Amino acid sequence: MEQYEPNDLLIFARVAEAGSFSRAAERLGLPKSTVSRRISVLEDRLGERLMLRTTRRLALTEFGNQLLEHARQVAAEVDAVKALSEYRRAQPSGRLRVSMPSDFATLLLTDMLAAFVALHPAVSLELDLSPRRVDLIGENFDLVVRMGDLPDDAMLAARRIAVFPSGLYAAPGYLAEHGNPVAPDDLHQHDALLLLGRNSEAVGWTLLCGEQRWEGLPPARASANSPELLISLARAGAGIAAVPDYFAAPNVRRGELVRVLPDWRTPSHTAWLVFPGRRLMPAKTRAFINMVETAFTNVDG
Amino acid sequence: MEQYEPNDLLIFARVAEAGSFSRAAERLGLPKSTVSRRISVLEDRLGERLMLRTTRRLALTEFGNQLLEHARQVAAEVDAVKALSEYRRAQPSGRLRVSMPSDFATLLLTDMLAAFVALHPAVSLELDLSPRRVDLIGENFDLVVRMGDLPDDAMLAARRIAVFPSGLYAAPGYLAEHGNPVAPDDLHQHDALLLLGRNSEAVGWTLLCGEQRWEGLPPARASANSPELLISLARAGAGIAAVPDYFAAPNVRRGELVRVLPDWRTPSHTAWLVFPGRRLMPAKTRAFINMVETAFTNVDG
DNA sequence: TCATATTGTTCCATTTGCAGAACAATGTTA
DNA sequence: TAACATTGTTCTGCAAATGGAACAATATGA
Repeated sequence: MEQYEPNDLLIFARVAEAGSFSRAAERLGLPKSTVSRRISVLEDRLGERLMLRTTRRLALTEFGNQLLEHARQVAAEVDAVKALSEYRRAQPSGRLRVSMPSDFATLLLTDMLAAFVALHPAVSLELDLSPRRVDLIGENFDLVVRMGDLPDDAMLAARRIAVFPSGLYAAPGYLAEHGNPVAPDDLHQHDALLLLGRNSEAVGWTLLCGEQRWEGLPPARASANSPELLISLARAGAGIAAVPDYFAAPNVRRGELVRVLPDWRTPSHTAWLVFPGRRLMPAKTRAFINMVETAFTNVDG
Repeated sequence: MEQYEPNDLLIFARVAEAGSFSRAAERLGLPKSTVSRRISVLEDRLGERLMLRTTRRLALTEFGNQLLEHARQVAAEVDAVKALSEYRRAQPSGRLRVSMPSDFATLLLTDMLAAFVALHPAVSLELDLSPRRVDLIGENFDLVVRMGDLPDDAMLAARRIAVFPSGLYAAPGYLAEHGNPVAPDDLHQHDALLLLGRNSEAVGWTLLCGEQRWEGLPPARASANSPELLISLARAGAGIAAVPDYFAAPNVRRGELVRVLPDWRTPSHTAWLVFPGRRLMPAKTRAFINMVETAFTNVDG
């Protein structure tokens, strides 16, 4: 430790306050022998006596009085920290920064988010719905929802919150220009919008239809690392994308996307809730995770 | 220790300030392993993480930021204590409360006291010259000059500063009324002013004249526990007192006292410098003691 | 005045916490 | 891209701090 241990300053403050080693020891939950020794050590380090102790009375030295001013402040800060910690333990509080795809928020979590805000008035929720892939630690996010791949970062933990059935989608304009595939092999003549995997490598397509299985890597017109971006690209007519049905649905309804090879489906996409470590989680984070999970177990078991 | 160790708050503050465990460890003079462990312990005690640490970057949690406010304050107090202590070590300073017989101050120490005040401008000297026997600890005295007996108190330490030859003295008026003794045995017909010893028991007289020795306990007209009081009583004509020649001298010069049995002397009186403990002495006290001792070695080596 | 209760200090077996090195993770540079 | 440098964490023998009991000192009360 440095030279003057604040621990001993705390003990000194408590002793001065209690006016007795024994009472201070009792309040501190320490044996009086330790209190006595710590004060002695402190005095040795400071090079001067702090209190003159008869077995009956305790008198502060002039220097002791000077020091007490500082020691009191240390004790006050310790009390403040204790209060702060207990408050935090009791109820979720503070800023909670969450990033998720905007589709995810609007389509799936609006009710849950509203309920969360209502239930935890001490939490101020900050939602980031930008499509970019945020830096969880660097930008101080508590939680991030990721689709598709989960980052293999030792500092991060993740929890699977939902699995979405997926299929191929494209814009009507694109299909009008390039033709509408009728069998998987037709895809080789099409522009594919591919999802980038963990190592920024394009992942090929796997198509399933009952027991049938087709695999291939069509020419990539563009690639991105999140399904949401693929949907945007497909809507703009850039090609065919394999994305979750649930997220394509609103676009289909608006006529901006149509299903390609409707008999075939692509492997399901997984949504992950990513957060930094799992060693000690703030109450606010724990509360949010729980609420997200119950929201999904209620929806699709 | 209590629950939240201020030591760990200090370490936390240093880490946050340095922005790195290694640098903080270096500044604290601790191995980085200790810094790492202490932060972990603190987080466990608080039940929440304070900082998210990549090997390259360090990001404070929202809670960490809240806590930092308090931790900084602790660190500031520690710095203040360090500065205070170093200032104290360097030069004597603060109040120095000293009690001594007024005769002692005026007859023997005026020059020395003036020199002390001049040499140590940061010390404010408070002299108590009251004849009463002060309570060293209870009244917050740093030093007390005592004549005759030294208190046998385990909490106190004492140093012998001077030995004063003594004899019998009385007021001319008293001798005119009761007669002037010519031999020691005549004293049994006189009123004696006796010095009270350690246990408030009157101490008998011992007279010396060359090789001759006389002992006796004349009837006590009054008794006191300090030679100064005996002088006052003798001057008032209350009887004969055995007191230091040096302190009787001014009264003799003024004709208020005369030597009784001038061939005989009484055992020397000793002056003691009493102070609380000797374990850790304030610089101001040490400086005063040194100056008193040199003053006396220069006078009567 | 003597017994009692309470205080601060000292002692020593036990345990805690430390220091240093090895390790794992992650940027950096050639 | 591969060797390197630097960071935070983990491990382990060992030293230092702890805490309960015995002790010494001192008010208090009968």
